[in-house]
Amino acid sequence: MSKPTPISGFPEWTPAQRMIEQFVLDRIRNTFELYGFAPLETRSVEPLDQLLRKGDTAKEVYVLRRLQADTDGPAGDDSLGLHFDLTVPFARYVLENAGKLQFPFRRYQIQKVWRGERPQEGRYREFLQADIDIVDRDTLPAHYEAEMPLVIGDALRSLPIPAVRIQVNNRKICEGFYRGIGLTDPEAALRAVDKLDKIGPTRVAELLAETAGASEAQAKACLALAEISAPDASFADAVRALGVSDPLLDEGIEELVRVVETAAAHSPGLCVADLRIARGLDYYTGTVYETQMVGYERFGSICSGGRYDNLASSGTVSFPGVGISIGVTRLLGLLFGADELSISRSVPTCVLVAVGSEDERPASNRVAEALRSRGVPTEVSPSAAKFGKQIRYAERRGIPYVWFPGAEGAPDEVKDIRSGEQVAAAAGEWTPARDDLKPLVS
RNA sequence: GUGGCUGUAGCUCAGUUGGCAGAGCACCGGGUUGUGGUCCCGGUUGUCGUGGGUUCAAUUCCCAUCAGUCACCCCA
Repeated sequence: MSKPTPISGFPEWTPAQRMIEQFVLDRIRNTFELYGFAPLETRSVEPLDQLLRKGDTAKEVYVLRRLQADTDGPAGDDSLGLHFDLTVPFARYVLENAGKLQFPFRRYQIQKVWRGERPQEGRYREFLQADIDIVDRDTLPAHYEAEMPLVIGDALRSLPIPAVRIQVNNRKICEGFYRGIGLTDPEAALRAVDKLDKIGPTRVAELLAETAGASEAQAKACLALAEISAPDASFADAVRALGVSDPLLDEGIEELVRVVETAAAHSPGLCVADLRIARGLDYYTGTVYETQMVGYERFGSICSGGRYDNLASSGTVSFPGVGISIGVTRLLGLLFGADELSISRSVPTCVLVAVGSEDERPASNRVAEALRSRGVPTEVSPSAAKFGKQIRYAERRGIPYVWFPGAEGAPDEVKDIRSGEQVAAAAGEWTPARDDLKPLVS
């Protein structure tokens, strides 16, 4: 039997890393619930035609197939694929359950998703997303577009990670502007402009000419728009100064002003209007978000989303929504790689109860039981080795306390192995320092 | 999916113009008749990513494959 090897793009963390991940998920979930989002989990698979309904994500989708499936039999319409985000399944769920839901409906969803892309650092084929969305029936008030960044700002600020900056744009601004200057292929123009950071204005101008059929003057105007960035409503003046007029453009400006001003009022410095942000997914129709960590811009976006008006609709009813999603696995992978996240111990254990001899193990077990009953994570030493070795067992794992049951009626003692301080203690009363009860993530 | 770079001990890396596989750290044992961390002494790390090929002989050369990473594509 040969040694098992990793599978490309399917990361597996160490227990210490998993504890960090669970810590992060707890904090995110807590923030989502603080804002009143209800929990939801959807199945891992969707009918293939649902998944492929939007965009050319086809090549990324993993298809589900039974090993013994009859390859000649009917497969077509009912074949299943693993979902590649949480928005499309959510839209499907809303349509399917509209009758049982109250609108506006706010939900969060933290689940694995799968994409068949070539992996590299911070990019995986199986990864966790933490997603919030709000959908309403027929119309969705614009103020929800301003609420999204506030939730995310609180969630990410509750984590021991670098500060974040949410970059916001509005598709209506781009599309209205492009229409206003006479460009016919706004999608192509968006894709070109999105590369501004990576390839610079000269190449973007060339790309605009090649792929979007832009004239020199049109390309110049697109670049001028894309270069606008401001932490407040002043971006609107800069856009108007470009002298393009279009009703959709005005609508977009109005909506983006509202997002930026709301963010500035509640959370100064969190959001910036950045008119180069485009987002790949084509179902976004209004506000779009991307999120960078300050000082770690090279990591790219760790959280993104936007408003979609047409994702969930059947017949005459439609459910416009807005959502945003934290790339938890990406975030962790990048920060692990940069050695920017650590935890104080590799196990949950707070106290190791020493065992004097195997005859005395029952006494140690009773101590552990008493501590656990009061919420102190406790394990009993694996063997009655020399105390030095038992202490080392704890030290290797970062367990802060070792408990020595008193022999022959003597009081028990507990030792903080970091300071070496050892004091008499009773298992029914002693409590560890607050910070020591659980592993500390930093 | 396309192309480039990389793969030797748990970790960081040497090395072999093809001839029995190394260092530091970590780990284990002892010095220390049971309270660790310092120090001293000793020990083990290993299908040299995997599978083929060439060769008397391959960790070394060749091919394939897997994994990691970078760029493209796309995106969390």
